[in-house]
Amino acid sequence: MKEENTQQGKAYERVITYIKSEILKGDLKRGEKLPPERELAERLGVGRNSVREALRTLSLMGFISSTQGAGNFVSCDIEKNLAESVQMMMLLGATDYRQVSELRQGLESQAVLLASERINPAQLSELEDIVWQLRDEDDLERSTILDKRLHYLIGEAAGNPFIMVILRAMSETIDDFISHMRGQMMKDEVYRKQLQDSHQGIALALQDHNGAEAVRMMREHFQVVDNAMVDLF
Amino acid sequence: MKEENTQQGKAYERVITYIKSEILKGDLKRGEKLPPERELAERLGVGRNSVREALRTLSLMGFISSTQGAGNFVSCDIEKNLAESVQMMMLLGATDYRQVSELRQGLESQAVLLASERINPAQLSELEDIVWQLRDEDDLERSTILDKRLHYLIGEAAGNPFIMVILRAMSETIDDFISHMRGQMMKDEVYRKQLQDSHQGIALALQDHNGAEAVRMMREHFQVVDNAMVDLF
DNA sequence: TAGAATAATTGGTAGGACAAATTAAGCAGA
DNA sequence: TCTGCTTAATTTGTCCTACCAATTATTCTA
Repeated sequence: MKEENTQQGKAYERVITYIKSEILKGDLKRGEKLPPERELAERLGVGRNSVREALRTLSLMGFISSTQGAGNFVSCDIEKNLAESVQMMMLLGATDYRQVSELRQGLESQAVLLASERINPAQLSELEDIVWQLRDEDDLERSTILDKRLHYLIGEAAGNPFIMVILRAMSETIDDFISHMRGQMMKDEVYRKQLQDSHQGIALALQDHNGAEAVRMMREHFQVVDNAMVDLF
Repeated sequence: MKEENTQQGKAYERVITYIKSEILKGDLKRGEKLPPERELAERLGVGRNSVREALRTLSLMGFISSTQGAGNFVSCDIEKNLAESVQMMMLLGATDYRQVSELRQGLESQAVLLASERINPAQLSELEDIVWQLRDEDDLERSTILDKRLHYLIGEAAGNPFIMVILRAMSETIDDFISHMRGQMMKDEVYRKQLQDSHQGIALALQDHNGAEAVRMMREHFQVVDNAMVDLF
């Protein structure tokens, strides 16, 4: 009989709390190896099963990575987890296109504002190049790649990985939808022109390091997309 | 010997994929009960251990909820998961105050912009009341509550749960830090005055449904906080 | 000494056994 | 027939043992 099994709460929750506190205290840093599952189980007075359930959770959330035969290691690959969350949130009907677009607008506006202060000549050069290519690119697939690269570049120039992570997570989720929508928009000369203009406007504003103007153009860019969304779907 | 054990990938990953696809296909909706663990194990040809590891992961990510004796049910409580992610991301040193502040600024600016179009009279009334109370409130704890309520109210008025979820997740994580910082700032008459002014500025802009001005005041608000951050810490 | 074979370590999986909580079924009394 | 309690069945929570699979450390051999 277990005399003190009912310490409090579920066993695997205790394990998760323990490991998280270890990381918090600094006893476990990124890349470091965790104790073997069997040792953790004995040390915490729980079964290996509970330890594994906890580790599996932490693993899928991106906090640790497991390699059979080697061990469990502290990592921080949070992006996949965020992408999963966003995806499921949309699939379960807890959100819709409008909400996603508004969130993206907030993040991308902030990104372009930060980028206007921090973008370097090399990035500016590439940005200009992309806008130039986008103007003459007729192939849908390649223009989609260029478009993604443009937004990605702005995120990079913003110098905030945190914002980037969320944007990428959202992007991964709705990429199929976005690319399909891009295809529809590119068929329409008016929309295409508007997209090109807003892209160029953003690039120019960044060249001038004019944050307010860059934000204004970014919001105009989203306005175009949102209008097309209502119009085409 | 297992003839077909090596179907592909880890067993628990197969289980996760299966359940997620069931939800995606619509065969499993919110609130519905999942098959018992033993049945799932038999149906998928894996051990109950693997099923449990998968369920535990989905549980902590907020996709399902488990009740001993009853069963596992589909849910969509994504907020806890986001909060965990944000928290661990900060703890693992993958981000810092500046990044968090910039993200918050982007989200809150977007929120206040949306709120300026959607806020209703009742919310405006409460907002005015909060700003009024904040001006005369000397007790740190109560002023902290009021401050949180103010930002929460703006998020509500914005009408975008998605943005709210992320803001709340961040708020939960850094609340201790924030409140401590607030305490320091409130001791300084200059900072206190600046906070009050920016709060009032936001409220006035929202009353006028002036989005641009609201965003401007929100950014000024963050400017004050960021300056204090550099100054006091 | 270098390379290969071997052993030890460690995560991955399966299955059994029992406890604890919930739910369903059955039963007694009015 | 209906109500309320007791009992049984169901289901998650936990631990254990055993074994496979992959990696790493060790030893042996040429």
